[in-house]
Amino acid sequence: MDTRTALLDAALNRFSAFGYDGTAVQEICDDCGLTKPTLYHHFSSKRGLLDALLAANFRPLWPPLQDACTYQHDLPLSLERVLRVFFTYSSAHPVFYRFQLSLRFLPLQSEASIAARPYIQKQEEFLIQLFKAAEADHGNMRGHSRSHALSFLGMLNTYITQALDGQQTLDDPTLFRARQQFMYGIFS
Amino acid sequence: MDTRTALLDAALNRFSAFGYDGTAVQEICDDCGLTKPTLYHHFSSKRGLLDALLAANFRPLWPPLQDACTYQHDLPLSLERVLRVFFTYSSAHPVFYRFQLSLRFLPLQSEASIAARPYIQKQEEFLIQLFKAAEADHGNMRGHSRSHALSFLGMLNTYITQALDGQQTLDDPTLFRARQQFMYGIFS
DNA sequence: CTACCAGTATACCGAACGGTATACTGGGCT
DNA sequence: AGCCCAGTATACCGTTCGGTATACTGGTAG
Repeated sequence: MDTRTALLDAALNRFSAFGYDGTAVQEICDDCGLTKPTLYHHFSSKRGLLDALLAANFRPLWPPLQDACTYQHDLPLSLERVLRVFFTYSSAHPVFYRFQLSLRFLPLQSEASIAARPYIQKQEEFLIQLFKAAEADHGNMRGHSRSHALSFLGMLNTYITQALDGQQTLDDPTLFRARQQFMYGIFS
Repeated sequence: MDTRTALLDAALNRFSAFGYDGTAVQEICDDCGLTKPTLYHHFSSKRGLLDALLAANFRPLWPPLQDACTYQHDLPLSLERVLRVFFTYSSAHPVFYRFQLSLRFLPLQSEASIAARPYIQKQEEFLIQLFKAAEADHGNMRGHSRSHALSFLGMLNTYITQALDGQQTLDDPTLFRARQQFMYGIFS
């Protein structure tokens, strides 16, 4: 594994376990057997390291998420596909997903929150776009696309959080139960 | 306002805006026009300040929550009462509620997460106790009391988060919609 | 008046922080 | 061989961190 990847990997583990502010760059370097100037050779700053970490780990999420959020006049199908994307992604990258979840609820003015905001908003906007497109076929949803998108994301993350804690499996029955629960809440 | 209260108040605002690790005790003192030895006279340490903050702000939540979680063979009524407790509490203490929400998703080994764990777990245990008691009347829920409690808390916090961001009002229609959505998810 | 004590301030501590100036090293190019 | 340059290390910077030894103050009890 090359140096840059080793640093990103160590940073992810440290940030995930102790938080961004709770981690010293020295500790990340120690984990790799490297020194600080090496880290600062590859990344411009601690913030730059976080930026690179977020960009690298979110990248594989975007294509399948964009695909799943393309509305094809079948909202239940779209929600199933979105759930599958998130279930698959969080299972493949559990450590990063937990870190990303923590960033969602960070104080708004903290450095890590500011760095993560574009990535969090991008997720939300894909979902909002889906619900907005679905308004054409479901008139009663009009004007609530943002609210529905955030509720769906919230419910989805509730399931994933429990799965990350080992109290839930992200299999197909769970997926359909989650979708059904959400659809009931909307159409009733 | 006495010194101790002023420090707790300033700490809440700082912690809520910048996070526990992102806040220096010096800044809290500056906000009050006091100096560090004064803070350390009232609180044994930065961690002790956080402990006192959590104890003081959570205190008014416990009695009504305990009351609402006392099962009386009417689960929908209990859920309504729990929702009302959380809606009322989060509306009355919006800054603290947002801070408390951030603590929920903090890295598990961070100091603030460890300090907050008992209070987070206490909330969960009240809910678990309610769902466990309800199992007697709803056999199909048996063995899922913990999962249902965490899902309910997650959904509830999704609504409150949106309300704290000004995108949702925590009125009675919202409350009944939230309850209905959750009940559908359980009994179907 | 005096003795005391909770509460506050001045001045300071060692440690750790993010970040850097500089020198070294080893593989590829001419 | 001689050169170059990306990548790494040694040693260090100024700043800020959480925390404290000590002294002062103003009100209260004897």
